[in-house]
Amino acid sequence: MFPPAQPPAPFPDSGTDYLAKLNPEQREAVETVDGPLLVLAGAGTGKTRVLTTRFAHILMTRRAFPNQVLAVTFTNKAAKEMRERVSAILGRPAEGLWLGTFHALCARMLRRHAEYVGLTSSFTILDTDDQMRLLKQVMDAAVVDIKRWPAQGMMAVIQRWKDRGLTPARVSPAEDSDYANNKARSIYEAYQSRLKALNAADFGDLMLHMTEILRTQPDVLAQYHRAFRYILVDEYQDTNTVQYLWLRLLAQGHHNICCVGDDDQSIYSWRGAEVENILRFEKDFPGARIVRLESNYRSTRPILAAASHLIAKNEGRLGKTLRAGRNDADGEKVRVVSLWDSEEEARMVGERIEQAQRKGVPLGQAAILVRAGFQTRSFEERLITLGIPYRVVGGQKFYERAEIRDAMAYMRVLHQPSDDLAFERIVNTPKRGIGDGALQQMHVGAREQGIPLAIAAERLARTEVMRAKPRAAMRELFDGFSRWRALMQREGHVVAVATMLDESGYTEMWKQDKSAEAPGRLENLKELVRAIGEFATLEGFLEHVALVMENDENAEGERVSLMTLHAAKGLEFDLVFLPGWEEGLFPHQRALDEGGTKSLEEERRLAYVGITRARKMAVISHAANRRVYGNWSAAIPSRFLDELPPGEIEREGSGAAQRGRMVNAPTVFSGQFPLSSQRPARVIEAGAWEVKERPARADAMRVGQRVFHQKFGYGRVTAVEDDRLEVDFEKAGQKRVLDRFVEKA
DNA sequence: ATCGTACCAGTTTTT
DNA sequence: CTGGTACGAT
Repeated sequence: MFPPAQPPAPFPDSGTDYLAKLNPEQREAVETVDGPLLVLAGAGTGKTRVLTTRFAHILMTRRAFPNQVLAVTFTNKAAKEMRERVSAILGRPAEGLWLGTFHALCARMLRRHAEYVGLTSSFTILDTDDQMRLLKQVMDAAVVDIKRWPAQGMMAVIQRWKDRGLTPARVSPAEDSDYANNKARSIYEAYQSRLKALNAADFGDLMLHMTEILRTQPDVLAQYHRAFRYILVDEYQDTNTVQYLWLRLLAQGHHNICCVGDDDQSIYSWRGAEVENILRFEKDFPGARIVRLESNYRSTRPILAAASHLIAKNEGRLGKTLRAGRNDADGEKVRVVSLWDSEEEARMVGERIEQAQRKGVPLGQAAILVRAGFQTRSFEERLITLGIPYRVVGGQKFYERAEIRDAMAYMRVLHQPSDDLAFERIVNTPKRGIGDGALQQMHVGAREQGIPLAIAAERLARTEVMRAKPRAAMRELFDGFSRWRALMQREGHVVAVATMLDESGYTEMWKQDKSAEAPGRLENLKELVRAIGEFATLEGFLEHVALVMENDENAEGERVSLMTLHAAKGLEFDLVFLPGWEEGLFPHQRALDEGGTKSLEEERRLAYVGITRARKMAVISHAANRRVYGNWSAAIPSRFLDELPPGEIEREGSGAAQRGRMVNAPTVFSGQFPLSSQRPARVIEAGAWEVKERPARADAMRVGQRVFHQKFGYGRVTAVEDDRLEVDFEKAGQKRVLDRFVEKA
């Protein structure tokens, strides 16, 4: 499995012209091959290019075989991109690499050494859903007041421990936080032993177990020291403590570790990332060199100035200055637009997108980046009325959808009948009349005999103990499974899965379902079956899905992108809209309440990430009134607006927003915001704005009218109430929509 | 076993 | 205003 330690084989082409494309600092980062190196790469400074070129350089100069380099990323997307780019430089497919996400690499290692942590090499990787159900069971058994101490909070505690590399044994009694009356540690312990009994690992375990093995098994560690001569790490600012420990252990061998990252783009502390890891790099790795990449090739000068000025307000950073690296770096000032309410904000953005479109900007080059998911809705509605195609990036992931998880559970049982959690998920899906009673019997049987749930169920189904109705249902299910397993032998896994989903009644369940989502779900299931075909075995597919499974929302066609700021990291667009810069929303109230300066600084980094996504134009906006949970509430402009360099931005205030200032003068605007006009104050009755002007529709909708809706397609009106319609859509089912979003068909 | 109602909470997300 | 969950009624 591991390569011999002989000199690497020669490469057909060992020219170094790939170096010529780099600027001096990038070149330094690539050529400083030996010893620890931290590459501080500002936004848009060619981080990925450096990382991939460095990888190729190591191979081209015959310092190592391809499989002697460990390259780690956070996302599968980044891993895939790196693989492709390394292949491009090498001029041939890069195979046999240790290149992947932290979790995928750990899973691969852990399959070899699973016995050290009480698992077998065929352990299953649980999704969040399974984790929660398991934890709830454990907490039930421990008699925890689940109302006072919700399982979700307990899960967060456990995950934080895992993020920090703490096995139950390593959690000190003092650490046994006051969650669940100091039962937290024992619950954690019980949860871990349940996982072990199920031969399962959750995502955190992949890192935790592997790190624990490297810590305690010197021979295993030595094995990897022999294997990896060079280590490359992407997005180092996002690493958590276990990931750091894991890297440090592996780097003890050759000390050739190169971490690339940007402390100013650290936005994931809430999921365990420790900015300190990157800030501490020189101490952690003695003799480390630091190279700064500061030439930005992405954005215009005003955009860079705005971003730099803002981020300079943060304490505790290593410090970089972005320079415009392009020749054509001059550009328009960053706009800051003040608006009356969130609807006007959506209208403004829509108009400017239309304008840009007329000027020839492709829609794929425009993006709306929001702080929180719910903000996308008003923009979606606006874009629909304008007929502008868009896509929402992120949101619910393909593999998180119920139908995909269900289908996956069927496959897991097919593959491994001992997968109790999967079995429990599907035993009564679709409804088979197996309720708590029957399930309880199975659990008891399984525990008493020490056998998997499915086996216990099968035995029970042959006895009189179980009632006739569930018994018949169970028999049918097990007959099915043995049939499908035989089918898998004969016809392959794709046919077997497709047949299983049909014969089990699962697809039928969704066909019967009249809800709006049902057709889409059936579509997703087809997509899933198609995806299985890309793998040689069901086992291979299951492993892939557990770790990967990107949502294949193939972005065909030019569309405006709508997403959260977090989801936008790493992307770039000509035209970027940054709406909702209001206190409480951005920075978010929760960040202000909970984390103090630290989390405020993280919000500021988020703002920095947002601005630096723009290549040519950034439009920041805030509204004086915003609808929150159905209620209108006043909002004051974000403090971040005051942290932008006045000379590099152009403020635009709409008349409506100025009225807003009058209405809410005492509280809403804190004076520093020069929205005021010289005109005399005009007092408008508070609440007046609630009466939305809306051109009366002469062609009012009637019940029975056939209509067309951009998003939901064709349907028939079933009820009319003012401007609200209830429509029975052919594909999407019953929906309530506003009349202006539909047209007569 | 399943359905309906009453309550509650409600950033950011990858693997 | 939503969606999800918990619990009680049928």
